Amino acid sequence: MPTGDNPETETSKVPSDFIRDIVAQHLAEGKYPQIHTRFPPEPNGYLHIGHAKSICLNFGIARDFGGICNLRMDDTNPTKEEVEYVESIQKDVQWLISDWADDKIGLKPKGETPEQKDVNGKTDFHLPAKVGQASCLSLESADGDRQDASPTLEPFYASDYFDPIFEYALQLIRKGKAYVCDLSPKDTDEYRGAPDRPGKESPWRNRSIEENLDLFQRMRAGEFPDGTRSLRAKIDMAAPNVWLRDPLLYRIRHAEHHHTGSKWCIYPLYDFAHCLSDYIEGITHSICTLEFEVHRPLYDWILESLELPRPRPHQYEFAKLIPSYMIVSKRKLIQLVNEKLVTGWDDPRLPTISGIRRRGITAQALRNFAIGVGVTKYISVTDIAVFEHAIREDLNKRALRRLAVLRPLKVVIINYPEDKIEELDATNNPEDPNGGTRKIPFSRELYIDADDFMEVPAPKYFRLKPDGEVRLKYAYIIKCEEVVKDADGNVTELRCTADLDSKSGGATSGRKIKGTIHWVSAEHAVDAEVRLYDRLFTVPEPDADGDFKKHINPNSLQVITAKCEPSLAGAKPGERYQFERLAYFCLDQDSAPGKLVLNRTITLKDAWSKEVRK
RNA sequence: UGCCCGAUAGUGUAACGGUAGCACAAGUGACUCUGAAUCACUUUGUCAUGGUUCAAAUCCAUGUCGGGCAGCCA
Repeated sequence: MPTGDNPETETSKVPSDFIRDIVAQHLAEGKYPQIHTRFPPEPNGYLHIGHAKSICLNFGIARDFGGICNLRMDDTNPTKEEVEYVESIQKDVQWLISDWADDKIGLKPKGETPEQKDVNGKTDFHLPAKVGQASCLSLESADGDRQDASPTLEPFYASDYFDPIFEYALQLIRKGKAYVCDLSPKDTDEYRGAPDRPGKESPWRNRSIEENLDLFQRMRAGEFPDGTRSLRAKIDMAAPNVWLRDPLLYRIRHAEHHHTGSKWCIYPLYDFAHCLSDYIEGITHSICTLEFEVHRPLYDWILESLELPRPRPHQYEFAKLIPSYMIVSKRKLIQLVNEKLVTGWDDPRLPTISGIRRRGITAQALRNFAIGVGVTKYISVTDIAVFEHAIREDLNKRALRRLAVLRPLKVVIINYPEDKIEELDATNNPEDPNGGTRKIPFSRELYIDADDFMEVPAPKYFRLKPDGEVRLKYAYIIKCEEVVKDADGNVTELRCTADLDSKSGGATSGRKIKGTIHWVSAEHAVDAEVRLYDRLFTVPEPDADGDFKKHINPNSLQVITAKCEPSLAGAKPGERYQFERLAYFCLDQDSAPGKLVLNRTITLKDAWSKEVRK
């Protein structure tokens, strides 16, 4: 049994923030019987670390307050959205919340759409969530042993509400609060004015209700080409908030939609669709990022104007996560992928959730980070060191220790018999008392890492040096007797003697030796392709000057062949490894039988390199 | 010259009128068969100016600085 598989590395402190304070107060006041949040990504790209914060916030609130968090595709723009993204989003959300807020996810029966009913004499649309399991979202039966607990559930889709939303638009028209406008996109822009200059009313603003109704129906029927007409809210062209200057509610788009097919040729805009989607699902707290703050009056205006019979949702905004040395903008991420600056959406250098997963970072580490950064309205850059700390903290507890040599330097133990092989005991994980041990072979010819020998040692260097002693982890203390070089003066081999009584547990094994290094038996070592990943960008704010591509780290990936202890031949996809004194690694999906491919997740902290820099 | 939002150590975040705390980072030392981990210690902070108050990071006013908003994107 592999141990250290599921250490509890979840941060235990209870998060508190201004949004949770509001939720707690609402609960105390009895304002809502149950808290209901939602996570509403647009399927136009892969989820990234910023979304992880939002997921942790929305699902975390559901978790802390006994609520539900709906997963919803905010898919109102058919020209940008794709099924590939829908699927990746489901997979990433499932992975992130699994074993944490697994049972808080609000889903719906497959194919179900809102039911129309009468509430207090008013037409109403409602689609209540069914509490599912994150595993319901699993698209692959890959794991074999995991059966789809409930294959009949799926995420919510804003596009499932196109009928009710259309109906609500009709209601707005009937109330004289919306009109069909014939202005071109360009004219609409001009009429809107500017933040410091009032707009001008559209000449089509005062059409009769009948005419508006007729025109809107004909828009839906496909009588008009894209961009020729739109449905607009009738609010106030002189409003200081530009989003209240008769914002568009519907545009004509003769386009195939990934979820609704060719049923529609008009599509509601975000502002109209989002508040109504929240209402239809019975959301209580609609949490979004700061840039939507100026949209909140419109969110409220639409729901108020409709005089809806059930309690209305309210919007709250927080500052999104911006980690240093990363790019978190869907537009720019898509650029990196399309221009092949990275290998794909799941490139381990990318801050996408799928990239993070492939890198070997666990969901728990990501969560600890995303929760730990806190929730405020202050826009800030989070030091990547905080993320790296969360990764190391988690991996330190769960990773199996292994010996592997990244840049091999041959060592021959000249006083050790040629044909002798010893099996030495090695601890799997000193952090895990039940981690157990394994055997590693020792023989006359070994590899050590080139970094662990210096012919002319730097001050305070206490690894191997000519005539110096060093301890081989789990094995003997050796002394460097001879340095062998090639014609160019490169060190090719070290000839050493071992203190044969100093084997771990042996008579002289207690001798004070400052340095301990890792090694592998040359004859028994297995080769592995090792991908050494580093930060994708060389500067803390890659896009500060608007030219992030200029700051791509040319050394963000180095591929080498490492010599690994033989037990690594049996490396498993879910396991995490620490190559002692080096870094954390995980098996990459490119591995095949007989071909090991390992990703470096993150290096160990390295006080020596810091010393060298001084 | 418009509206909205924000400002607490280097970074992020608490303190909800009553001792400015935590994490990361940085530094020093201890320990170490991982220069890791762990442990101990240390440095550094309320944007400014007024006001209210016995008492202000917190309330008020003014200012300064930073951010967002003028897609038929979300």
